[in-house]
Amino acid sequence: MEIEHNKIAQKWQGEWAKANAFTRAKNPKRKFYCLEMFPYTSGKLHMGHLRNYSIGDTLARYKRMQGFHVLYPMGFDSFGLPAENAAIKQKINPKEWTLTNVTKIEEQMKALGLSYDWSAEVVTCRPEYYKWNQWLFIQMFKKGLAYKREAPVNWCPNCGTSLANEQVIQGKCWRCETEVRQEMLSQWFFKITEYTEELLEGIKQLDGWPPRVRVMQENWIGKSEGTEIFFKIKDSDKTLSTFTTRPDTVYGITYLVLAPEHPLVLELTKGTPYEAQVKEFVEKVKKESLIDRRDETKPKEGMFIGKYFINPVNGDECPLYIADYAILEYGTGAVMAVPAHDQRDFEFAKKYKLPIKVVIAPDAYELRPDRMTRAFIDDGTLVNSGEFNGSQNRDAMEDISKFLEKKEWGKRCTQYKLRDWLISRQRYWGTPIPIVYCKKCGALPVPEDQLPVLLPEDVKFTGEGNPVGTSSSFVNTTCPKCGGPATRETDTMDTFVDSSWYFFRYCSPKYEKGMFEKKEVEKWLPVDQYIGGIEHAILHLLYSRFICRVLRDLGLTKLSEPFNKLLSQGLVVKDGAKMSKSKGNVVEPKPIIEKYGPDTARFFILFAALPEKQLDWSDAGIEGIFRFINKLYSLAEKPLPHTPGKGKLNNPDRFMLSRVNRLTEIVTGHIENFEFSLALTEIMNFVNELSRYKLSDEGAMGYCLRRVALLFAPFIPHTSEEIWHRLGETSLIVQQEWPKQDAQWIDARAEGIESVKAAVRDDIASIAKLLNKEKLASVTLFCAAQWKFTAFALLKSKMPITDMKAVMQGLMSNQELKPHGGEISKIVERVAKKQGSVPLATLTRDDELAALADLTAEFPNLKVVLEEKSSEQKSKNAMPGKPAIIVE
RNA sequence: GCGGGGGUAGCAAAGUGGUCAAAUGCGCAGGACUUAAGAUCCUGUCCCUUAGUGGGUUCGUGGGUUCGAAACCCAUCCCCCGCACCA
Repeated sequence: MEIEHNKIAQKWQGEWAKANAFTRAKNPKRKFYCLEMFPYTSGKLHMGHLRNYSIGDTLARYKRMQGFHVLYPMGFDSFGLPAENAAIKQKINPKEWTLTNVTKIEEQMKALGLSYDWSAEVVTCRPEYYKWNQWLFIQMFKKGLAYKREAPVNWCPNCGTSLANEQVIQGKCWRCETEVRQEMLSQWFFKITEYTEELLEGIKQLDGWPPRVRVMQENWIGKSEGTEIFFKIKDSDKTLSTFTTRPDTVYGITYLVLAPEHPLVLELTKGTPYEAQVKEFVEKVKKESLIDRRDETKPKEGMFIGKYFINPVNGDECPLYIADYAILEYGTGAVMAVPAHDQRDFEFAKKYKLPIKVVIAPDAYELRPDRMTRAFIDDGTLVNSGEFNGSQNRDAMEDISKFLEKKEWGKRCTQYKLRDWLISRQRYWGTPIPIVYCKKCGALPVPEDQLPVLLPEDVKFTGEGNPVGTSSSFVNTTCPKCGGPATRETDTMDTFVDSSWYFFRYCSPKYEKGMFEKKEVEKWLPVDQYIGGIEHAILHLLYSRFICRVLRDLGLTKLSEPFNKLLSQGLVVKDGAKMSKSKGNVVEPKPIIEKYGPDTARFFILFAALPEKQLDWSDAGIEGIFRFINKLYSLAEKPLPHTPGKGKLNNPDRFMLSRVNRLTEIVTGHIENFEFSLALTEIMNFVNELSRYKLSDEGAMGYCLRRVALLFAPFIPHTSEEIWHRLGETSLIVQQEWPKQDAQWIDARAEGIESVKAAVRDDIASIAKLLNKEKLASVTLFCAAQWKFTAFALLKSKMPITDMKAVMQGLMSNQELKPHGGEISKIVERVAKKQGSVPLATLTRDDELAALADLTAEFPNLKVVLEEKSSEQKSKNAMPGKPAIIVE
């Protein structure tokens, strides 16, 4: 029978909608907030999205069945450059383009049967959303957390806008991969550095986050503790400050390096013979791209600028250099150079023939500057270091810092890599920054009752400059303070501002009195499980952590960390390579869903790899899953009773009832651990067994299949729902409770008997095969009196006796050891202790006979011969748990 | 260089002290069904050998711990990801 997967899917999607099955509860008791990173509205969903949402939907459905009140919302990150580019290229309004795409994506999500609460939908480009971006901006402005500053910023010439540091990946624009330039511009920043230490400390509490994401954030914040040291410049009243993490090497300074852009450079060289040359060098370095400049393999370049400084600790006079390897943004933009103990300084000193002075001596050999081929960076004993001679350099770090502080030559300080978040974008499709410039009154925030500042519609998209500026009706306004003529800020906000608090908005999506309703947020947040790609490890996740703290300090929430658990889903690849248009290995989800239905697609994507791991897309693999789902349908074609028959169940029935209950525990465990692929494998195995065993009792079959449907329900909801109903149920499976192992059906004896039978049956079958006969004329089971079935059966049911048996075998096989009974019992004891005590179920002799009796029914010519006395040879054969078989 | 994660059969991917020659899916081979193909079902799929069986060699490589190691420890090689002239 042909299964019409998509028709079935649509049918149940309709039923779920009718039953309003996924709307969030008004008053959640056991709440669960399941969140996926909302998509950018490019119009098409790709495999990564499909994976992301399959994981989240499965979890949301599972939690719902477990009785949690689930908030599982979806929205759209809908501001951003692609919309504007489409406008320029295709002459479409960005708004139109975006909203059309929203509709398209919604349709695709609905076709997948994702169980979102659509009533909570958030679309960031709508004024009712971005109004609150503006409101937030104004609050931050008032607190000094949003400010405008002239600074060297990252400029993407292709996107025509500035970028935050986080959005520059290896010197290139995160969106278009164009090389980023440095430009001096006046821009708006969010003062994320106000929260640096807190954001860093907070990472320690995030134990529900993947380690790599935590490490990436730590690295990005880049804390280093060290010492600032001040140097007097000879023949000048200027003082230079440098940052170092190695104060123990301060006696080894032989020169000092300034970043070429350092403000002191031009000042110090002004009117000196070096001026022209220095200017030339500075210009040259400025022209180099950041990528070139940060290339470690490139030889370091620099020059002497004609000045000397005095090392306060020993009075040494040393030359002042500028060099491309010093970077203005890090530390103080000046480096104290200790060539003997720093590799970069060493290379530079060699190139420019600067002296090398050893101040840390290795324990094992003597370090001679003229023979050094590289810097000595290990630990050792201080030499040439005045009063600190002889101390270990590790100790000296602390002592010298204290010494410098006492003398006021330096002070200990902490340095971070994290810079303030540049949020100005010189583009149209974003939230207008709500600032007005008045010649008299300066930069003023738009009064809150005038929000939102709407994006102008009368703009021209020329592809050059910021379109916002082309709307004179927008730009020209009046000063909110003096009423005089004023102009509006034309920059818009980084879209990452939108996405840094959208998950708050979901809790009260239509709230008009604020960003969100405090009461609702208290009910739902923090997000219990967040799921998304690793690409946001720093960007979105760091910004959200920051904004959450800002909201906390504005008194809007009590929360510091918004995301309790985070899952970074792995990449979807094809043939071992990332899907990309240039490689031509892109698989679109849409045709897959049209061909196989949503459940097959979801099943495959959850089955093929653990959520965190890379997933290799396989067209053959999805065929396999499709076959499996069809097989599942073929098992449940007619209504079956939901409980096993009242009469005597035969052993296979009892066995499968026991299996399905054990399976329930196993599957639950796997879901809890996010091992979806393993959960699915286990259910598949069971279904395959179920199709092989012909259960005699319809009730037992009905019970097993219902359980399978329930266990599958979070993964393949449409199929499960259909099967549930085909079996005769009338309620919706999405509203069922998640099943629990029912102890009354656990039957170790039945399991043992089936194991014995399976083993013997296998043997008989293989003998038949070998003899090339369909049925054997006569098979005799030749059994020793002392069977080992017990051990064997338990082997199959994961009892600790397994270990004991193995221990025994291990000991027996060791010829040299020949342990005594005492030793064995010790080991057995140890194993038992480790495993915890589990009651042993044993098969009696009668059980074993029952197993063989079952088999004689299957094989009419089977004879069971019982040997009362076991001889050595025979017990050897019988030893692993199987009786000997004799064929006549 | 630093940090994170890995290396398991033809492929993908489980397994983290003893049911392990190792789940599951794909692929491959054989069989059943069929006029045939497809679909479906069954069986097999490291090597040698056997009627059952037994033996050998395997989980990157080399050592070690253990009665017993794919799993634990040490060393080593390789791969992927992130950061990086960070002073």
